[in-house]
Amino acid sequence: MSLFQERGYDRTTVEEIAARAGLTERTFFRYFSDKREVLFSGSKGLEALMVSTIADAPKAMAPIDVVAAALEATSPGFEERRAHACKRQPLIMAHAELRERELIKLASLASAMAESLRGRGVEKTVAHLVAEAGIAIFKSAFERWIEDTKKHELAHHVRVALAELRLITAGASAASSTPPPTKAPRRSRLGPR
Amino acid sequence: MSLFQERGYDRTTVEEIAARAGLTERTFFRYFSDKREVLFSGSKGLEALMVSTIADAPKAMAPIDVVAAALEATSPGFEERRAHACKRQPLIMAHAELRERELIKLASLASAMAESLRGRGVEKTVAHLVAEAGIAIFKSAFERWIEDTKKHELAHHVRVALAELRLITAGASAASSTPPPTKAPRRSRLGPR
DNA sequence: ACCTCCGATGTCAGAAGCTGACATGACTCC
DNA sequence: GGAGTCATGTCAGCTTCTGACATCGGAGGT
Repeated sequence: MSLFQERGYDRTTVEEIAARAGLTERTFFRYFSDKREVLFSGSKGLEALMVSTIADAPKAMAPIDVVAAALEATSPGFEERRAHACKRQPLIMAHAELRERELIKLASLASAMAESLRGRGVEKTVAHLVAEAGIAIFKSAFERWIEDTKKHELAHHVRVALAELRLITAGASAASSTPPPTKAPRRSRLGPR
Repeated sequence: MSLFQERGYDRTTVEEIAARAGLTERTFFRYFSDKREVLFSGSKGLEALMVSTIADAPKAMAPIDVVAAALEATSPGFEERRAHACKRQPLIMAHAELRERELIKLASLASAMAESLRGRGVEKTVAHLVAEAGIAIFKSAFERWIEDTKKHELAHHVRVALAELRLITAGASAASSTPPPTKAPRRSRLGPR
């Protein structure tokens, strides 16, 4: 991370990273399959946490709420590493190859969540759709968390994003003119001006 | 594509691709920034079509329906190239680097759609969330379209996936016990067994 | 104390992806 | 006919990543 911040991601060679760690380039590649992977080692733990949170959720809970709970469960972990996340994020956003890696990690997360949902008896296509919706919520929430000067927890932003998604999809064919949800996000204007 | 099917993606070098086209490796890289990019040249046109469909949608239409309409608008184009898509898809699924590229193309699509929605006056966070939801719908629909032995159009699967998403998010806090949507997908079991 | 095995690391050579600099050749426009 | 432009070729070189083999040091058995 320090090297990346000194010289930028693409002006840092794997050899330099390895040297800074007192190792050889070859050894680096034994620990990380990729140069990119060095920035994503935490994703396995995240996935495990979310999968087990889903598996352990109350039986009666609706799938979308189960996924939201799993997202909220990651909140403390992110809170601990807010400083690190704030350094990491601009780096990733600035480099397409890193964004690609991030996206495939999220896709893998979605698959794992879908699988865990299926273990609860959720039908396959539904499970995948719910998981993808969860990722959409996560992206939205995470972005706001990073930029949040008021330092609300990630979990808060997850709740806001879920409420927003519910408003968005609460269209004509599913439910008509129902009262707005409790704790709706402040900005709730959905249509054209 | 023929080379990839003969020898597999990673056993095909850029030099070979260029030679098959009667060109040089260097020239290949002048047309495609990447080896991967050669499989994704169509994505720009797709993006343009969806953006303009969104921009031209009726003013009163809800954002989620606008996005769904944009997805449906791509249906004829995919229908024309079903054969090509069926060769391309397993190739992409089998190679992580290609999946990554596909995901970033979808993310770019989402950004473009969000931007186009903002042009209609949709609030920023909502626009992004709707666009991401649209991508989730697209992924679900596309997967089913590829595997669909009955050869329904992509547009049909888009409608099914949207209906499914509406059922999924129609939870306690947004709408309670509303009648099911018309044309609901056959499998509508959402909760645990 | 000694040996053996194993895991972590180093060394080396090399393939493939990708880039910058410059050359060539054809075609257009004056 | 000359100048400029555009597509392509040529070449050298860097970086990422891999396979094969060597080395070293520690753990455990005798």
